[in-house]
Amino acid sequence: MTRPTPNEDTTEIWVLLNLANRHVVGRFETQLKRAGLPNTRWYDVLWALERNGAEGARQFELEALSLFDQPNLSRTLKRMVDDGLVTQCIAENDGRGRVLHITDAGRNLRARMWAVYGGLMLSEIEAKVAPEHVDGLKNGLRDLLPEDWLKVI
Amino acid sequence: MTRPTPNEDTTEIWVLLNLANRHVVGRFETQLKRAGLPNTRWYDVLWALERNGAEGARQFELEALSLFDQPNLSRTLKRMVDDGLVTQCIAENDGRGRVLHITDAGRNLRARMWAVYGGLMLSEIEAKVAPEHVDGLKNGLRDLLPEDWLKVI
DNA sequence: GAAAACAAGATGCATGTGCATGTATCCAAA
DNA sequence: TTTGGATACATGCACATGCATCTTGTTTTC
Repeated sequence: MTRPTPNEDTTEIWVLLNLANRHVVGRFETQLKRAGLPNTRWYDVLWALERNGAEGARQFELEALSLFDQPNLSRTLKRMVDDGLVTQCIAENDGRGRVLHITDAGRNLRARMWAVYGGLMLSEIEAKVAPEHVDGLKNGLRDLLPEDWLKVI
Repeated sequence: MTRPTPNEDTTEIWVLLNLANRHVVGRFETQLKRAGLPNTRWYDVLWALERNGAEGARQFELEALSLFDQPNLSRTLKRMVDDGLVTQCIAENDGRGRVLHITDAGRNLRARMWAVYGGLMLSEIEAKVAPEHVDGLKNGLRDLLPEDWLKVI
């Protein structure tokens, strides 16, 4: 072996973090696809825009919350605009940027997705995590994130 | 809103699980790439094979532990064989399957990866998760997985 | 007020991934 | 011993992703 030697707990956390994320996300994606709906990333974008209402949001604001990197978010938004879920208007005080708004079709789709998405949150998370583990899980995950990411939540 | 209504904790866990996984995995991949090394998935395969030693392992055995689905693992192993890190021999008692063994070059690469990988486990996980959150985090993540996945760990 | 530095987004390209399906081998029951 | 089904692994294809880079517009600094 070489120099760094993380302890048992650390390796276990690393392995479990990977497996748990893959498993849970996989369940979500499968069920959404099975219902003929877009994936969880799209949901996140739609929900973020719906919450912002008439104000809308800039692309770089969404980027912070979403799991997309910038080029990927750019392309995803283009697809969503093509599908009529989102509109892009040129930002008033910044000619480079665009303000994004959700459309009625977008709100409609999000609501239909929520029936599946929310149900999965109940069945895959709320029903499974033992009450006495909830705080440790939340705080432990929080510990892994850098400070500036936590402001967003 | 529609019918299912998960509570605050549930949504927080879901969001944090996604963000934490993305952030931590991202750090690992970036640092490995920066060092000119393959990604974490390759490490997992190499390590699994190294542990199995002379016995080697079948592909479907690796599949259970790894984050690959079957076709993806198949292709990855092909690349690893091409790179001389792994060998494939026809299984004695099963003409369909192949037994996989790690080569010296593979062991060598894994050791070099460990210098980065292990260091990241220390800096990104061990140094960050507060001791009082460790058990809750482990158990909470465990709760999210189906029983048969837990045998593997 | 012009030029350098910077920020918001878009795009090209190589690679990874998921899904459906294909091929070969094995097993089990008639 | 043949045949229907299951299992191990491979492959084709469409699509997503990451990374580097480009374009356009906005500050900053002298």
